Formats: sequence, structure tokens, C-alpha cells
Amino acid sequence: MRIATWNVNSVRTRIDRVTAFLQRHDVDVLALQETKCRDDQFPALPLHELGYETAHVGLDQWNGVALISRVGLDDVRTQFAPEQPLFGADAPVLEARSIGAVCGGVEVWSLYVPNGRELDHPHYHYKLAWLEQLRATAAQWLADDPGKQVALTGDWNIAPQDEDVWDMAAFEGSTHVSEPERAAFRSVLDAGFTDVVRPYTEGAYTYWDYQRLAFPKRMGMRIDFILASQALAARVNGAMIDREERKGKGASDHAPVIVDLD
DNA sequence: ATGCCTATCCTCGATAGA
Repeated sequence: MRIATWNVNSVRTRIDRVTAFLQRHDVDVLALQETKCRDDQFPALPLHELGYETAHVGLDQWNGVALISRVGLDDVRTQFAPEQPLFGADAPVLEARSIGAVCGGVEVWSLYVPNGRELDHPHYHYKLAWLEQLRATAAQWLADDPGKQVALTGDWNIAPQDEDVWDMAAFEGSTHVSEPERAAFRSVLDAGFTDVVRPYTEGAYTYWDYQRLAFPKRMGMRIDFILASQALAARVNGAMIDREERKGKGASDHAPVIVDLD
């Protein structure tokens, strides 16, 4: 079975790239982030025509996450826990940042971790609270069922190690590399999850800014991850980052991340 | 060195992205 995750940065703009990607890599389950549309705007038809089921949650033009599967799509949930933090000063809202379902016996989550914006911004505290609740929830899943096969996939908006950005000096005082964010990411690993892609893609990035020729200059970041529970990690036999997908006109600023299971 | 930012909408400027 092959599972992929991709911050597509608008699914409507890039639906042709999505269908081409699914076919090019023979993908069974694809988790999308930043679909940037409402449920009624999600382009499900071309995916159904290829034999995939779809589940999507999107409230407006911001955020939005989806699961696309041809190996089953059961028990769909549009928040990882009832306690998933809300955002907004006046009227806090549950943003469309997580969707999970059981696909071919694996519980797959498409996660879009809040960006954080600035270190002193309310969004940064929201990001840390969101990650802490995800950790607590995922730890409880494994406490209830140590053999559970779970994939926490998506755009984590954290570069966990210095090698995950092209130049640490360029990120002085920025989000994505701060110690609290890195500690939050490590705490998810400590809860019983493993980055199953890194061993196969040493030194690779998953994101390159649209500006300043970042992609050809190799000024990238590794911020998209597939974390697997122990039972799932034991099935992994390969992984890759589809850097080709970042090339050309109309590319997302993120590349898809793929993992292969026995 | 696959290109000098891109997507959205209550759209021509503001907001968000990382």
C-alpha cells in the first residue's frame, strides 16, 4: 500500500496535478492540506472517476484538508479530538485542519498544523496548544490499543532539525525553528511515533518559497512529515519526496511525500 | 538553474502563507 501527503495550496487550481500525481505514483491514499475551498467546491468528480473515494472538510478559502482513498474510507472524523483548539479572538472557530479515516486498515490523518505567524502572535500559542492536544490525543489512542496502525501525515509547519532549513541564520527569530515548536514535534515522536520518511530521504526538503528563486537555488525546508505508530512503522519498506512535482508552471510550493508499506 | 510569488474573494487591495 502506498500513502502520500501533500500541501496542495488550492485543490481547485491544481486538480489536474492531483489526478496526474495519483496515477504517476499509483497512490492508494492521498492526504491533502490547504485545499482552500468549501466542501461544496471540492472537485470530487475527477477523483471518483479514477476510482477514489473522497472526504473533505473546508469552511471557506482558508485551510481545508482532505483524504482520497481507493482502499476504503471509513469512520471519517473532521477533528482529531473534541478538545482540538479553536482560533479567533472574538468568535473562536474550529478550523478545518484535521481529517481522519480508516483506509485499508490504517487510520490515516491529514493534518494542517497552524503556521504560528510570529513568535509573539496569538497564532503561535494556538500552534503550540494544537500540537499539545494532538500529542495527548494520539498518546491515548496508543494507550488504548498499542497495536493500532496510525499515520499522522501532513504539513507540520516545523523544521525539527537545523539541517531541515537551508540556512539557520535566515530563520533567526522566526517561527518553524523555535525550540518550543521543535519540542512539541519531539513530544509527538515520544508519544510513540516515528518519522518513517527521513531515513529514505536524507537531507531532502519538502517546501520552497515561491519568492526569490528559492527552488532552483535549493533554499527549502523540510516541514511535511509522515509519522507512523510502531505497528505501522514496522510495515514501511520505502519512502520518497516527489521533488519533480515542485517544478514547472502552476506547482504548489510544497512537494508530495510518499511512503510504501508491505 | 524547471525562473525572480501565489491563491482567495463580499476582487483591483487585503489577508495569509512560512
